[in-house]
Amino acid sequence: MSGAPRPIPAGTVLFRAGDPCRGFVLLHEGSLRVTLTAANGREVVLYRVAPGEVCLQTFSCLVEGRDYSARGLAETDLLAEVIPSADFHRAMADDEAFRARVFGAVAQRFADFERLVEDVALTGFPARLARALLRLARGGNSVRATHEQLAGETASGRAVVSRQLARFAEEGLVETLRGEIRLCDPGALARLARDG
Amino acid sequence: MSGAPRPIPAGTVLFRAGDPCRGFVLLHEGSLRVTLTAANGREVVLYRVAPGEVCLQTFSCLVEGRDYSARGLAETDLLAEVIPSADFHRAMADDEAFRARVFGAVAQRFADFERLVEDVALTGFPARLARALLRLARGGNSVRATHEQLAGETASGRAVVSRQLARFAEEGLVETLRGEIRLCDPGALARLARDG
DNA sequence: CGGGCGTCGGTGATAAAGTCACCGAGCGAG
DNA sequence: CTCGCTCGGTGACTTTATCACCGACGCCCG
Repeated sequence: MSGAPRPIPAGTVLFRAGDPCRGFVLLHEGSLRVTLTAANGREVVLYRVAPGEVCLQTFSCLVEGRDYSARGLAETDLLAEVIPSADFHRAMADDEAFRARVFGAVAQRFADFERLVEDVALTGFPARLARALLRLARGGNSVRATHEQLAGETASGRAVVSRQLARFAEEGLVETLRGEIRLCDPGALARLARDG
Repeated sequence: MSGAPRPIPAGTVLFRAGDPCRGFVLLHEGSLRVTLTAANGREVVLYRVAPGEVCLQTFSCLVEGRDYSARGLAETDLLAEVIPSADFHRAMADDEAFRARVFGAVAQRFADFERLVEDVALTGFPARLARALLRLARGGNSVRATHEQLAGETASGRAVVSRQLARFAEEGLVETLRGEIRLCDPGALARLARDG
């Protein structure tokens, strides 16, 4: 398409709220976390961009000429390609496959947002936390994350997470270590995640 | 593009969660409200589709072949055009103006979702309610809505809205009538909406 | 006009969630 | 080992949400 993919080390902030937008980001490898930060410092994870996806934070910027409204952080080392605005528009016009890819990303983001809203607005905290654990475990039975990070995932406070995890541990659903949560009974967690 | 715009009376449910998707909706006139409903019956307003915009709930469906995940209700009488999937894809390929319009709608939805998440996850209830009132007043100084509806807008409960409105009334910010709220001090409300 | 009835809103009681502050435990660096 | 930092546990409190109930209003109809 254009521009060579370039490596970006984990921990890099690709963009922050208020930044002007430089180009369209297509991710080849790694995980990009997009978050929203409140005035008081609280932070929620909006979604993650996976390999093969395009970052749509960028999309809104390019289309409307707006600045970024959220923060993008490289969760792992990345391999990403930055496509200039003109090239992006041309590819959208000419390249069927590229269009399909962007559409897919848009649909995925919508689904993510809907999930997030449903979680935050309609779901009790225990189920929300169970969902976050299952999501972050990605099929495995262990999550490497601090309570602080889980608070970001659940749009809640660190103390709230600590207490709920303690309750889960009492019931034998999880085991908590420093910086890691082991899922002892993923089935029960999944049931809790579904049934509220 | 295709298909004639057709009138739809207020109150019509255009789609509900789980429905298969029939086509791509382009709105000419009126206001379409898209909501998410919980198992327990609680409902939040995700966003509204305005004239000239496309309904992106439809978008995700067509692109990914998924069913609807939310509910679409005609808030007023509508004039809408339904574009078959094939026509939609062709227009996206060929028609620059159509593409620009769809992109605009996507960007708008993203902004709406971000606002919603920010409201629900990062903002205290009084500010959230103030924002909802200002948004629904659309520059005017009166909102025609029941407390129930405002609960949907703020992703909260009816009783919570009642109490907060009573407090606003005490402070002289609003005056409450049956089915209507008068904004007596929009400036103060705006300040509250901004500063949390 | 005067009931009957459905929606709307006020309110008390209680539970859940979030906030704040503090402290001790674990871990790594020097 | 000790310093210093992050991590997590916990008590006390505030805010928000939920549940249940009831009176007020509007409307239709006899």
